[in-house]
Amino acid sequence: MQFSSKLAIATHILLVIAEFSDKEKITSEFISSSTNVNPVIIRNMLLKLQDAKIIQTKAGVGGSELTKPLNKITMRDIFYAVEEDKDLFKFHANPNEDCPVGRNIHKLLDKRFDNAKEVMFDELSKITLDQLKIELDKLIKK
Amino acid sequence: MQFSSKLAIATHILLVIAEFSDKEKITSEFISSSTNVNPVIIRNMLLKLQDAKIIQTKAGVGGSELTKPLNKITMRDIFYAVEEDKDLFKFHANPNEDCPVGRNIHKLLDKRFDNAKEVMFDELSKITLDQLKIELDKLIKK
DNA sequence: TTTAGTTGTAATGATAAATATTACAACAGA
DNA sequence: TCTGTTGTAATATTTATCATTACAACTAAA
Repeated sequence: MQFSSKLAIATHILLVIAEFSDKEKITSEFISSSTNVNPVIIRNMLLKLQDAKIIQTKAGVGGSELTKPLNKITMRDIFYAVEEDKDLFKFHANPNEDCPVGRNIHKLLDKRFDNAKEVMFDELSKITLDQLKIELDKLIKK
Repeated sequence: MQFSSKLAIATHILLVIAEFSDKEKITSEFISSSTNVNPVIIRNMLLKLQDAKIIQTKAGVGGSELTKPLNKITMRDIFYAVEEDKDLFKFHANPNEDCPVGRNIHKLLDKRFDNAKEVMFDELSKITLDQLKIELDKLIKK
């Protein structure tokens, strides 16, 4: 009853790239050791982040870099890069069409669920990688 | 990567009670046939709705009724009655504490995830059973 | 006080989703 | 050509969700 860890992992990945890609080659192995997530999972996420044009990865030689300025990447972008755009809440599969409630439950709830989802993603869209990196750098310096 | 169907089912249950409890005895079997969800699952949800003082159920003889006026029951209340209060987004389990990013990823994201969750539940708190029943009755009359 | 129908509850099973693992071909540069 | 890496498939493991079976406890009515 909650979202997967993909958003947290993808954000972690991008912060590692933002923080270290000028000094080191950021391989899936490197990211795997920072996140403790299997390197194949990381590679699949790197592919999705590439599809979303958030990073580019050098095949063969290896290493990933950001393709956009940090303030142009929001957590909403990251979410949609790595997760599918499903509805926020699931429904029971076969409500009884012969019952007035069963027949109308989707009509009643669909738009309201969508709305709840929308305000949540609006919040996520206000968070940029930029803000996260500034806060991270403060935490590191202490 | 989404919420379970518990909220939709629980809302369905309460609407069935609101709509029919004056005319018929609302048993778990009755609700099961309207939702097409297993009666034991329904009974467990009825228990949680009882704990939350949203309904009362007659043991032995059977039948459930609402204990509050419809405009005092929000979808936020229903959610918390039947779902656990987990975080909205999961995290990867063991980020590397020796990496500056791994060490700080929770500090960076926890409050932001909580905030996104909060605005979503604020939206759910604006939806009352009352509103749903009025809309449902309109749909039924057509 | 027995009967019938229902709830409360445990235990187990089935299904689906998330994550991990193994394996290897394709690639790029040294 | 060698080395390290990515891209990708296939499979396995783990976890969560939902369904099912079973039955004791309860309540009212016969």
